[in-house]
Amino acid sequence: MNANPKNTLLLIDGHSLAFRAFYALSPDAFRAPNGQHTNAVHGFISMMLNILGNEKPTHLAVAFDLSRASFRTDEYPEYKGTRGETPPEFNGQTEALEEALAAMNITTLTKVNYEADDIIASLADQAADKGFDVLIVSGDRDTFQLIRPETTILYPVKGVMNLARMDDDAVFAKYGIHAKQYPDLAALVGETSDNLPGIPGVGPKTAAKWISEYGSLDAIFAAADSIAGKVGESLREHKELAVRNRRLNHLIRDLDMIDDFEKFRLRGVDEGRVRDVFGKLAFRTLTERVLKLRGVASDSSSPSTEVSEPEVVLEQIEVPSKQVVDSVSGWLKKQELVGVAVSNEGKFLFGLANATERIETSDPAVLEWLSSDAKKAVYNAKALDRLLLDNNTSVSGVELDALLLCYLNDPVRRDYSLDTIALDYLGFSVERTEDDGSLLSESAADPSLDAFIALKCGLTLLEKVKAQEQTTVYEEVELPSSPTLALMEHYGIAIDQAKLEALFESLGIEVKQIETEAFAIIGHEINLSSPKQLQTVLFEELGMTGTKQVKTGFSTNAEALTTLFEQNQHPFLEKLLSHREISKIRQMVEVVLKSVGKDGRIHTNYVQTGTSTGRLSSEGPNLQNIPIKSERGRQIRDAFVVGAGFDTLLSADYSQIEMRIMAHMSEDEGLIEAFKSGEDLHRFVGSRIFGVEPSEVTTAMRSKVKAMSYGLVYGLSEYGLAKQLRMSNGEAKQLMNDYFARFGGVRRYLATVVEDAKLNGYTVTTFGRRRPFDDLKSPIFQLRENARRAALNAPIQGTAADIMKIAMNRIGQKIADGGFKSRMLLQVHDELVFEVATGELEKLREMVVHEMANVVELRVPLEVHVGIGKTWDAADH
DNA sequence: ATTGACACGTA
DNA sequence: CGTACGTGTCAATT
Repeated sequence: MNANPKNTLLLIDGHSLAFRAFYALSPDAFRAPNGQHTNAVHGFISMMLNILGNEKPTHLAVAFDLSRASFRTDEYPEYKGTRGETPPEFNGQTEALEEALAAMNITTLTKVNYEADDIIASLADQAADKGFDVLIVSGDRDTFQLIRPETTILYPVKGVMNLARMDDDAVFAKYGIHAKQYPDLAALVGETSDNLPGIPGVGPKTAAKWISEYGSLDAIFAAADSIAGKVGESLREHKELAVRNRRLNHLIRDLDMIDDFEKFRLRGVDEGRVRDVFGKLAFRTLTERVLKLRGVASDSSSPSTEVSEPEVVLEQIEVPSKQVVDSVSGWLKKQELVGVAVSNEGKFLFGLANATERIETSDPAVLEWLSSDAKKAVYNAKALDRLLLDNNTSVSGVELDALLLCYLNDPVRRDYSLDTIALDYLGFSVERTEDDGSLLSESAADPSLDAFIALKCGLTLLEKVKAQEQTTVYEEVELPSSPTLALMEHYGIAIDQAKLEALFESLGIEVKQIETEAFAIIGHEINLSSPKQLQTVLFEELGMTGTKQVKTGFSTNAEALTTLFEQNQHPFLEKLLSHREISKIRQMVEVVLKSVGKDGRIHTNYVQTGTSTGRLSSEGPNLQNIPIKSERGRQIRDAFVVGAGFDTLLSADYSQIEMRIMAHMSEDEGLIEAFKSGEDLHRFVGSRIFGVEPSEVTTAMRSKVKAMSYGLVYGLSEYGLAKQLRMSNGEAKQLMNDYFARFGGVRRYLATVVEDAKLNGYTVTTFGRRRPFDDLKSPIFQLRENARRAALNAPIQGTAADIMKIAMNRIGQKIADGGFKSRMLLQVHDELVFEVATGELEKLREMVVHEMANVVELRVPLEVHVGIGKTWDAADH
């Protein structure tokens, strides 16, 4: 019929888009010479031009509501009643917008008593019937009912950054129902932004379930009596709400608006008129964009039909001279960085021209700026850097990281999300959903806002960190750790997948076998990994008496099971214990396997704010708890291998770093001597305590001493020590007394730590890292004791963490500067794992040991052990 | 679907 | 009744 490409009609809900633009851009940043605010107009036009550039429609019309009143408010006066007053800055912008649209030869439509959505509904259907493809830009989900093969809704997902293409498949993916069923769902759920309450207790999930089960709202009503439970009751009781909602959200599709769609065809603009109107509004860059994109009508000079993507030019950033630092925030979409946002202290001057621009990271100017030393503020530098590294670039020059500053300020808080920080430290309540997501909250991703908040928070928190004398930890430890860690995550570690798969397979067979044997013993099948079912079998059916009480009854943990087995030798316990061990390992193998990336390597995420002491944590997967102690578990480590192109793995770990820090901080002469003597620590300490020669310290003595020494670092009590060593309380007390008699400095130090913490309200590491404690004076014994033990441990564990981070940063620097091809891959608290390039083994080993051992000068030497091997297991030996 | 309890791996 | 974590399962919550 028509060989030309199909005609595409773009229909825009004018107020919807204008309001989004209004809230996306600061009104103060956009004013006409006459004082009129123009942010909504500017944003609207900019967004519209983007859509025109991307979608290349042939026809366009913009529909506006005439007023708030319509046939819907006649029927239900409260309709949209929750909408507040129009902000004064918005006044006059609709008129200005209509004038600007007119200058661009764009048709605007209104109809008394109807809303813009009704106009759009009618035009969309009529155009689609005539063979048009139709695109509708609207923030009102009611328009989803207009979707058909020819008609797609462009729904602003967040801020104004992103339009989701909603077709029937997209609606189904999001809500689990078809587009034409959407009004039924909305009727049930309600729409708070329209002041239309739904059926109480019914959310999108329930509504979707009903709709897919019964087909329609009417069918649901017909079946209402058979719907059980509280929601069924609620449905029967509040049915009328849904009936009313459905009537109101039905869009009118048969308004007679137009006879000839050719009126909407996009043609060139009248350059003079555009310059005139845009000049009044003080739009400079927009004028050029319009003329370039739309072309100029043939009756004016210099016609042009060229259509090009909007340009992004760094120079367009308006940077006030007083500006200290720009803030940058990555814009994530489907795990890929598609843009960055820039802000300065005053405003969301982002996107280089304005908030509606999309900045492609392939833009060389942006990339250059990111990797330059230009000062930047961010939230979570490591995440941004990792993302950029994964895309072959990087970020540099970060001076403020709001996340890290917040962490140093309050390392025990559990929510570090940007919005929460903003609320806590700035009093900003960040509102990210424009039309109240009563159906489903949209995932928020407005980088301009993030960048702005990050900078504000960063500046505020930096002052706090300075006041706390944590500047050194911030600048010398945490901030430099971000790029180091980002690089390690980016590299990942190679995995022998075949080996793991085989292991998984054989462990599965073993588990099955043990299960069968266990079931045979007790005569029936149970879920061996259900503590509850185990309690029934052990403590009821088999009549055992548990040793340890937990909230749900007797504990079934390994320790309790072992004790029980010693008592009664029941064969089921044996089976149970080996089932536990093997199924746990199997489960870990599965986790590791599932997290292998496309490159055959595992890229963990190190959480820099993961602990209250300053250590890192690792997730996705956790590579800091890969088994090493049991022979079986070690097989997992054997599947962590050196990658292609490298010679070997190298593992370097601090030997007894926490005890050494204890010796340093306590200044205990005996302990210091122990480390200086070169003698085995526990043997040395044992000889002092038991009054024998080091060579005469037995294995039993040594292990007691070892437990004691490590226990002290964790705030061990004599009761705990007795339990650990399975001795009487009296013996434990004697052991502790003997210990402190010889190493009195340790007791003195530990007492001081708690006293200082009580006095100051926080503990502090040698590098100044603080951890607050406020339960040390609690009247509740349990709380007080917990705090006391944690306070005892915090400076020691924290100092060790600081030392390790500094070592990593220096090593990372040496690798970068010193021409190493070898790479640092993993950190496990006191261990670093490297992938060694050909010919670099000795040089790397020497450098790593030197850097690790010389982070600080303590009263005792820092000893570093190194292992080499093709696998992590081999390197650990 | 989310939450708490339990269990267990590491330093 | 020793510190610091992450992650799986089950079972009970909406």
